Amino acid sequence: MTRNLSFWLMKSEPYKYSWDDLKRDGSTYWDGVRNYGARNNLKAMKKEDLSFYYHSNEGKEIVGISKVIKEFYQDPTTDDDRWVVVEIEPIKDMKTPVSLAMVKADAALSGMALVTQARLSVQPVTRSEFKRVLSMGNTSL
DNA sequence: GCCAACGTTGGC
DNA sequence: GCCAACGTTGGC
Repeated sequence: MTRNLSFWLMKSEPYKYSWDDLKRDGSTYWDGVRNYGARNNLKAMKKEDLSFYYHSNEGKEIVGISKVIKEFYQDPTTDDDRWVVVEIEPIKDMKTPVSLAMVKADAALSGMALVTQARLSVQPVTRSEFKRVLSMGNTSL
């Protein structure tokens, strides 16, 4: 974590596309975002940025860290040119997954979008939040 | 440009 | 399965 990276968090329901699915595939394009806020975050992502992988509905925990390998382009699953995807690849498992309950219980993370904007599926994460979650997950890069 | 109706997300 | 939160749509 030496360069000027930005940090993110992306949500997926594990029965639709899980962290294990991403590891199996090696990389994927992040399709299906149909919300302007989340779309704007996708557009702001730069190559090499890091993103937590969060399992919503089932698990409700941050399970891994992925890296942006290709910046945004038109979502190939729709003709509507408002929507975009980025490509990511898995970098590392969280040694200990960090649950939503742990995030909510931690004062240092009270401002995380995961708590304050629960429905946003692609969220910015600050550097301090990123480091804090890594620490809580006994994980280093 | 307001706002009511509607649809979706996602925690519980 | 329920429902609160909130984003989107469309009538006016």
